[in-house]
Amino acid sequence: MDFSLLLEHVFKHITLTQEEQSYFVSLLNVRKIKKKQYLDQEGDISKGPAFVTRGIMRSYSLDKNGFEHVIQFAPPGWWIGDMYSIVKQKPGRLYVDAIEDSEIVWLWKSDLDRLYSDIPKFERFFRILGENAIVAFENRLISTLSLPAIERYAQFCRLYPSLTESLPQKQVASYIGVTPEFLSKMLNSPAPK
Amino acid sequence: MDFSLLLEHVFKHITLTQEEQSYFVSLLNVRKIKKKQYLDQEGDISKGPAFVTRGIMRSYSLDKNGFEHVIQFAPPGWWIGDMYSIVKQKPGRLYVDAIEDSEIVWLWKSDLDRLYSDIPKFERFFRILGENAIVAFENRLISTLSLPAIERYAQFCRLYPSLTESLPQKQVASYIGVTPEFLSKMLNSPAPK
DNA sequence: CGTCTATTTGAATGTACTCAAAAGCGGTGG
DNA sequence: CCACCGCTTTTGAGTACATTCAAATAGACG
Repeated sequence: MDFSLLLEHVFKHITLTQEEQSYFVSLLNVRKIKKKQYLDQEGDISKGPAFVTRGIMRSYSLDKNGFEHVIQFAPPGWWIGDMYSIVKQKPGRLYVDAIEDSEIVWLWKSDLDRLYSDIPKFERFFRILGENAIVAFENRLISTLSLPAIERYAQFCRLYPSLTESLPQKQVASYIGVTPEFLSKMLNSPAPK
Repeated sequence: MDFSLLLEHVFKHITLTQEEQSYFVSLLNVRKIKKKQYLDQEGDISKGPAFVTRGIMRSYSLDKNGFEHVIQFAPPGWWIGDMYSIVKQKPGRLYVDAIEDSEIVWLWKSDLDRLYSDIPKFERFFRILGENAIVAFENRLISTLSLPAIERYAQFCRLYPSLTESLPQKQVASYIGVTPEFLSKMLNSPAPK
């Protein structure tokens, strides 16, 4: 098991003794998820938060017409999950699946709670993660409410250049909130690159 | 100064000794804000997070066409601010103003950081607040991406019945992401009450 | 009252969607 | 290695939801 990406990420915000680090690592679980396989489905109670170490994961909701709406993409180094379900330990509204063969490191919610009590520094760590997530959501909401589709697309490309390359357009369309047909037309008609 | 609403709110998530409570209270600042007055404007560096004790506050962004897009309403008992600016201490993108004469309790970002170090329980408190904020943003994003305007309105009414009553329709329209004219038509034409 | 802002209403317009069908692309098995 | 199958992308025509602009009406506040 190679937890170096996650540990590196943790050390950016807090420092741990060797002992604390071992304890933290002992709570980690690893799982490989093949393309198109689910980590969570709607109605599941999420086991806990997941940190992507390989591949690309994604969370999305399904509307009553059967359309997918991407809430988040998670390349390596990012966390993913249905926050509602994780926090409240109730059935969630999101699907979480792998866009490419992926590998995640995850913790049980109960272990996470234990971790908070045993090593309060992790309260800080996840407090900071939460702050960053809120900032990201705030930005996305601003874009969604105030920019036309083509600028939302431009912003997506600026923000996630690597994803823009590696994702099917269909997924990007779902993220920025348009149909795949419309995104295709946008990209091909006005300024044909 | 009456901090009871805020303290009550804090005690829902953590317990404090008398001494800790006094220290916390010593960091608090109070400010009255009259209707239409600003707490923060775009480009300001936010002093720190604000907790509403009276009135209704709101945060919004301004797009290049001069239209407002409400990010959040904050009646008493809610926190408000430009999270990006608070966390990074850089110029923000949001305006924060009072919809009605209001009163807030706020902390300097620097005092908040001190508080985290001096009383780590506050790491937990704000970690939990952050979790809840993320859940709220996740829900709003799902609605924005997957529901038609009329259902976003219905959901708003369900979620904030008290606000639906007390806010000008214009504000609600801005929150759900439609023009005031369109909201008016929606409400008057199909099912006339 | 009078002014300023919010709401309503209408007509014209535009952005994005639906449905349908063709073309492209990638992976898989023979 | 090629052929086929399924999925993604493209393209087009018709449509719908929501906006813009304009003007009239109604409310709120001093």
